[in-house]
Amino acid sequence: MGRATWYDADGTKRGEWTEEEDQKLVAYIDEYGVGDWRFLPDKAGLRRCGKSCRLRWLNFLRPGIKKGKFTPQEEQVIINLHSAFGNRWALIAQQMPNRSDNDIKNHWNSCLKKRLKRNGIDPVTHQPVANNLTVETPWFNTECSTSSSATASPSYSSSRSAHLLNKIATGISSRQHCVDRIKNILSDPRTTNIHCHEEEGEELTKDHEKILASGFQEEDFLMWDEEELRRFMEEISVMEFGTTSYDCN
DNA sequence: AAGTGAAGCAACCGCGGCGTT
DNA sequence: CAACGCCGCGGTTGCTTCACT
Repeated sequence: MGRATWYDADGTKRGEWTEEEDQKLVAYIDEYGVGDWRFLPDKAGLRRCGKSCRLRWLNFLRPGIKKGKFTPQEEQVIINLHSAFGNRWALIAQQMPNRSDNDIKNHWNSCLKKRLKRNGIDPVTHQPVANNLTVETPWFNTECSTSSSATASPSYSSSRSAHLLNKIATGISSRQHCVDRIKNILSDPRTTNIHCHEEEGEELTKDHEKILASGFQEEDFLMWDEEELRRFMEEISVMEFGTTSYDCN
């Protein structure tokens, strides 16, 4: 895929990377590590700008980078993190070390955002859009967390996890603190299978496909059930929530 | 089989933050 | 403390592939 190749006025190559260029970049970084991107292209024998090399390395060539389809678990994590962080793709990518921020951003823009919209969720606020929201009732508090689940619609239920994270984030005083807590949550296999082995991931994907084949909608995977939400709450031990949306700035 | 629009993805562009001078 | 340059991030573009008519 990628873009057609062309050259800048100064002879810098643009567009799609060739295998030979990839090899040169990998060989150089293997030997010398990632250093000053400005001078790296020259030293590596590439007619590219440093920015382009950096992008290629981070999004495509670096070790451990995972390509291909996102699992339902990964999608759930992206949605939850997006509800807390917004479009801070680099921050979200920190919680998913085998995915690049570009990959996550692309998947969000091309797939998840549309799916949320179809489900009646505003992808910016992660709240139900006005004409799909029948009653704006508090769905959760620290004393009563189970009573409203029986009649919840899929979109309402889906938005609750987003709502939860937003409130959690509001209660957290600093950005680093926030990141650390979410890292802890995500590193717990009971909460998500994001760090599972490849085979397990494939197994989960198969399960996902089976469930879809039996009549569930893809959107159904965007929901956390009441038990998961309660566990999530217990783990992070946030006792007091503010009322405004999270903003790291 | 050909045409067309949607989806997916790699890469570029511009801006803001931050370190250095 | 202002000016400058580099890096990283987020938004956007452009190309390919796929699905549908």
